[in-house]
Amino acid sequence: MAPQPIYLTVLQHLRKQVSQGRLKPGSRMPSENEIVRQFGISRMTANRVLSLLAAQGVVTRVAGVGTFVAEPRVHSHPLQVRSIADEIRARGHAHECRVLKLETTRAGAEWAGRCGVPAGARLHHSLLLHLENGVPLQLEDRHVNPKLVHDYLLHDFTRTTPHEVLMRAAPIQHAEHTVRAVFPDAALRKLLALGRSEACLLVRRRTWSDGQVVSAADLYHAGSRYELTGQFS
Amino acid sequence: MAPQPIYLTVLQHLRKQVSQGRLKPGSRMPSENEIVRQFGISRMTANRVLSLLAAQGVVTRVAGVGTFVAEPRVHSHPLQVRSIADEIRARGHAHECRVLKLETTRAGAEWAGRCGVPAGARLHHSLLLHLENGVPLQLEDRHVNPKLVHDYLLHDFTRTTPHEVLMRAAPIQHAEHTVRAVFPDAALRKLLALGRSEACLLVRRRTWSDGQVVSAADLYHAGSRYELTGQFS
DNA sequence: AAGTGGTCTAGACCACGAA
DNA sequence: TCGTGGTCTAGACCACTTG
Repeated sequence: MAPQPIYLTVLQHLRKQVSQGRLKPGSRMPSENEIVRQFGISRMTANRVLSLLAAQGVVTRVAGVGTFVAEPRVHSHPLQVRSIADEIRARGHAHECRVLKLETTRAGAEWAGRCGVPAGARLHHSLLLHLENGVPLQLEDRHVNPKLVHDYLLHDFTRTTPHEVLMRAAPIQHAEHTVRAVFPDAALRKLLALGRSEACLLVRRRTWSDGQVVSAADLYHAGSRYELTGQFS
Repeated sequence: MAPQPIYLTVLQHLRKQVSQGRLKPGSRMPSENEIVRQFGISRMTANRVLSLLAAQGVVTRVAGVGTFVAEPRVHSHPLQVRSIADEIRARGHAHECRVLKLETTRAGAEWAGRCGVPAGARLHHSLLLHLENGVPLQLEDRHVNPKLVHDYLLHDFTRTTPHEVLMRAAPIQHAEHTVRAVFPDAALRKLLALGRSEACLLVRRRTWSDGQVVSAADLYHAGSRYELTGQFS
């Protein structure tokens, strides 16, 4: 079934207890020795689980006292998880989506790493081009973990957005973004209708649900037509 | 002296090797067994050291192959007002700053608008190049409102950072960022030592204190060596 | 005194990649 | 085949806090 390390199994089990509210902030986590007895593992492995949870900010550990569920962290969201379609419609412009690819693939090394699945595992893959008033704005290259969203490919993405589909299937609890400037290759330049001297803004987004990566996406934007903004006080 | 755990001693030793450039990006780290022999510790402890370095992004581990020094890549939070020097030093790398320009100018239309002063008003102007371990990372083109920070130009920016100067003079209460990808011109390409097919990540930042714009800055980064990251839950 | 987390050891088996 | 990292065990000693 799931040939995964013991410590991961235990870790996900405890994470779920916390995320589902059965273990509330400030309450006591099972101690290392309790985990040893409960799961029949060695103390080193139990220690690994709790130390990892501490490193992830899920729990707080106090030597001589115990391990406790951390208070939910205050988050100022630098980059909101918002679909490009919403942004376009919020501007009162017309959004259009062209489906370039829709398939199930085997994960190569890179996408396997980003999606947290073994190389060779199946991944749903969609390649969508979003247009604002008929002008290409974003190329969305997305991989989705089929174990979490099995029917991902069955949707009509000209009418709904991946964002909506994912939110229904697996509520996003955590997101990670990295933003970089890249030099477009010929194919990308053509798809996004880029000028000769135009760079490309790449937003890489990963979203998690219950500690597992739901989806990883590369969002390419025309440098001259798209920018991220943020306020902070 | 310093009764600290063995793994910390070894970890700091290896970190220093990396930050001082004796172990360069892409080069091979000592394997777990080599560390075992070199420091006379158990393999579990050696594994802990390298795993921690991997979690910190200092190295990359590949099962069956080895452990390698990670490519330097600065991670930063888009909305956080943090000086590039702090980011570099937080990674344990050497920060160096070259002062390219330091002057008082008359505000043109663009900078006047961004700084909220009438066109033709005086503005302090600095052009600084920040280097990480000797490699250009950020070109900082900054204008400062002299009414709020009159002595801005009198500082030695090879020893202190504009961020520190501004924070002392006028505590930042609000910030605005916009992020975009731009195509570098020849001058910028030379200053940042950009490759032929390398884009540029431009962060435009404005900071306010008491409702007035303190400073407006254009921060240009090498696309291959800099990225913004953000997390939120 | 009992329980907690922090650290460390000396083994072990495995999958993987390179030679 | 050999070295690599990934994982796991069954002990151990310590400093610390709580009762």
